[in-house]
Amino acid sequence: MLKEKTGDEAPIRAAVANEDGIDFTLIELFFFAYRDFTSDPDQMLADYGFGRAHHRVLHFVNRRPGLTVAELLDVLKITKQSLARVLKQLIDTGHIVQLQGPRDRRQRELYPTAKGRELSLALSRPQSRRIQGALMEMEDAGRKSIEQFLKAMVNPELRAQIDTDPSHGAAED
Amino acid sequence: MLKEKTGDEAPIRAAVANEDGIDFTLIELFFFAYRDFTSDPDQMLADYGFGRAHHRVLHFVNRRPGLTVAELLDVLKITKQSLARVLKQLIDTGHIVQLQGPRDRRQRELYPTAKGRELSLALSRPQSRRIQGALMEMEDAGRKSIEQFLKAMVNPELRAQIDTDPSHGAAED
DNA sequence: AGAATACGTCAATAGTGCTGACTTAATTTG
DNA sequence: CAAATTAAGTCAGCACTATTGACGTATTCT
Repeated sequence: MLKEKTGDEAPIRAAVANEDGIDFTLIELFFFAYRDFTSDPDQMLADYGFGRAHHRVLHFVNRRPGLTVAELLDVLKITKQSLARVLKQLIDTGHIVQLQGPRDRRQRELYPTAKGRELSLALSRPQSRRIQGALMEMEDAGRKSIEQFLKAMVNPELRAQIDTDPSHGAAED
Repeated sequence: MLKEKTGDEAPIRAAVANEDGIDFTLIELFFFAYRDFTSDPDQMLADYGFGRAHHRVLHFVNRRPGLTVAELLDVLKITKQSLARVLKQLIDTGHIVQLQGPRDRRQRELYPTAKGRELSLALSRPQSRRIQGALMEMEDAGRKSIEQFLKAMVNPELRAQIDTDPSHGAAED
């Protein structure tokens, strides 16, 4: 036995199918759908020297103006250090401004500028167009079903936090 | 004027809403849904020292055994160099084997081993469970609507290639 | 024979994310 | 009030995925 790799290295020639009780079709479609969903803004962002992370920060700051840094970290589920570079760039380029928290002066409330608002809208426009187009191609179901499905895909603990409505307490008081 | 940053830096205090003609709600939900959708396999992959890219390669090799390297690159829409490390690791760990193409000996047909098949199934199991759960939470629509929606989210040029059915010509001839 | 193709590989770079450690300022607690 | 905690910022180092460009080798096509 010359360096046999012990394990069974025989090639399996049969394709896995949905028969294994696993919905490979939807798993695969979800991958393709999300990739193409993000491709339009990704291309635009490249012109600014930004990446997808900038889009996400910009999105949530526009959705919930007055968010604190800690709240933003909690929504994105990333670390302070990961956010730092991206947020700094968005502030330096005048897309986002920080205001000292009125109640707690340690906090920094994040707000979009007009420039930041515009970019956020521009990035979201092709995504929304894609969604509208996809909704129209469905036969039986409507927008509400998709909203229900996507929300149900999110971890249960987080569903309250992301509630469909834009008034989250961060902006209004 | 002491270092005024010229631009209008006034904070915008109003949240963007879906009224701007943009469906921010679904855009946001799609982000959260995909993040959580990938979180389960991501955690498992960490035990192997693998990342999400390994999962994707493993998935398509299991879905379309006999795929050539070029075909895989075309499906994933990444570069040869990006694939190289990931594929090499999967081969070195005995999850995937390469067979010389029967017609064109320059080609390398990719097949999963039993080990690779098992890992692929294990990674997909929690994802499929999540999807099944989400489908059940919908009121009016069914699985077919979601498949239609997701497929419609994909760039039109690519829809043929990813056709729902697992027999893609790569495996069968 | 020469061009084109399929694959592999080397090197450098970018973007996003992580951990750990440490500082500053402000608030809370005892 | 002093001490502990909290919010935010920062420095350093590392991992993963992906990029571009260049080059080598084997094979097939013209």
